[in-house]
Amino acid sequence: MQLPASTYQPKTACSSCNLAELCLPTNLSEFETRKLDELSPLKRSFSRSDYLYRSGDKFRSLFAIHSGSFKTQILHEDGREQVTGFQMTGEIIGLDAISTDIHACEAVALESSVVCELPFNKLEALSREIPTLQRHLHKIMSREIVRDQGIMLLLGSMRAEERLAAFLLNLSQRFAARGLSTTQFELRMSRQEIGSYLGMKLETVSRTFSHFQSQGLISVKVRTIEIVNLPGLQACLNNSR
Amino acid sequence: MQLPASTYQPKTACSSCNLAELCLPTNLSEFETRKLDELSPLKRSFSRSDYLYRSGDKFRSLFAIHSGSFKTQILHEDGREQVTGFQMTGEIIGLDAISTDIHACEAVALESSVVCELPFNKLEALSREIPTLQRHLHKIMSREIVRDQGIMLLLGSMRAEERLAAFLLNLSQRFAARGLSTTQFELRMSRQEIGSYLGMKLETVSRTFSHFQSQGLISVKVRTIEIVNLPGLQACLNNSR
DNA sequence: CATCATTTTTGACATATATCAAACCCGTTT
DNA sequence: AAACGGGTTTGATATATGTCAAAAATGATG
Repeated sequence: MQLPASTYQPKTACSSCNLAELCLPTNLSEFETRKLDELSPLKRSFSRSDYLYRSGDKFRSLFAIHSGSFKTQILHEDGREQVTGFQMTGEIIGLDAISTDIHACEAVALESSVVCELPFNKLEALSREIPTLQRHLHKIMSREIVRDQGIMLLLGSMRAEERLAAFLLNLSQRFAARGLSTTQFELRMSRQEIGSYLGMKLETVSRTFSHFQSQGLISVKVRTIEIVNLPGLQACLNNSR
Repeated sequence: MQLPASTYQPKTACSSCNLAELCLPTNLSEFETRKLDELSPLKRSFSRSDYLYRSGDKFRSLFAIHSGSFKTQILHEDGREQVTGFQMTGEIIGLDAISTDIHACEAVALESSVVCELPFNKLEALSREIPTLQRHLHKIMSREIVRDQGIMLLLGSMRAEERLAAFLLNLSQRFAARGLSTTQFELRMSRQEIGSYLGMKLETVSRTFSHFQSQGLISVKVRTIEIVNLPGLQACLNNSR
C-alpha cells in the first residue's frame, strides 16, 4: 500500500481540460474566459492506488478530476481509517486542506485517472476579479458541506440496507449526470472500501448485496452492478424502521 | 415544537458585535476595518427552541453566534432527523445554504441566544476587496468540511463509548477556547439530541454516561458534567476494538 | 495453463446497541 | 404542598450487525 505519493508526469498546459465545462461556471464573458486561462491548469496522470496527496502534505492546489475516480479517506491515530468519499469525473477534491494549509485526508486513485491541478492562490486571485467564479467556488464548497451532512444522516440514522441502497442510488444518479447508464455500472471500489464509507463491515456489504439480489432489486456480479428494480431500491430508503 | 420561524427583534446595527474579534480576520488595515463596517451586521435575539432558519428558507445571510448556542439538523422525508452539529459563541452557521440558495437544514436555539446576521452578498463583495477576508471565509468553509468529515469518522468507525468520549472532549476543548472551564460545564442539549448527533439512542447515551461515571471518568448530574479523569477519557478514544 | 494472492461470498456464532417498559427526578404550575 | 409533564435513568429482552473462519471466485504471474 506504500506507493509513491504521486506519479509525477511531465506537466502539460491543460487547454483540452475545458474547465468551464467540467467544473467551473458557464456564462462568462469573453474577457472572463480569457482571464480564466491564466489559471493554465496542469494535467497529471495517476494509476490505480497512486496517491494524489497524502494526509500532512502541504496544500497548494485543488484538483479537478478530468477522468477516472478517487477515494478520499482520513486516518485515525490507531490505524482506523474512514473513507469520506468517492469522487468521479468533474468533481473537485482538496477542499478540506484550505482550512489549515495541510491536507487533512488523503486521496487515492481507484483506477487510471487524470486530474487538473488548480493552484489555489491563482484561483482566489481570479475569483476576486470574476464574481461569477467566486460564487461558483463558494457553491462548490457549500455543496461539499451538504454532501457530508447527508452522509452524517446516513451513518447516524440508517440501517445497513438503507445505507447500501442510498449508496447505489447515489452512484446511479451521478453516472446519469455524466450520460452513462443509470442501471448498469462497474464499482471501482472494494467491499472493504464501501464498508468503510458506509460504516459497516465488508461482510455486511457483501451480504446486503446478496440480499438485494435475492429480492430481485439488483443483479450483482462482483463489481458489476445492474439495478433491476429501481423503484424497489428507492422504496428501501423510505422504509424507516 | 411548531414555533414561529424567528422571534423578530428590532434590528440594531451591531457595533458592539466585534466581528474582527469574534469570527472574522484580525490583521486588517484601518481602511479594511472601515470597509468591514459596511457589512453593518444586525443583531437578532432568540429564545430556547426558536428557529434561526428552517429547512427550505431562502438563503440570504450567514449568522455569527454572538452568545448562546444552537443545534442544526436535517430532516429526512420519513420524519427521521439528524442533528448535524451544536454551535456556540463565535461560530458561523448557514454555510450549507450557499450551495442552492435554500437552507438545507434548520437551526434551533438551545438557549437564549444572540446572532449577528451577515448578508452574504455583502460578504462576497467585501471579500473581493479584502483578500484577507476572502481567505478567512474560505478557511471557515473548509473547517466546516473537516469537522463534518471528523463526524463521519466518528459515526462510521467508533463504538458508543468512544463517540461519547469524543463528544465530551470536543465540548471541553471548545469551552477552553472560550476561556471557560475545561472540566465542568452544562450541557445545553438533551440526551435525545446528543443521541441523534452521535448516531445512538438516548438510552444508550444515558447508559454510557452512567458507565463513565462508575469508572470515575466523569461525574454526571443530569446536564451538569464534570470531567474527573481527563486522560482517562482521552484513553477511551484510542482504545480501538 | 497452473499457481498464487486477493477479494468476495457464505455460514455459525457473539455482542453491542436498540427496543420496550417502568420508575425516577426535577422544574413548573395549580 | 400536590400534581403534572418532560426528560432521564435503569432493567429485561430482542435484534442487527460484527467476528471468526472457511470456501469460492477472480485476476495476476510465471
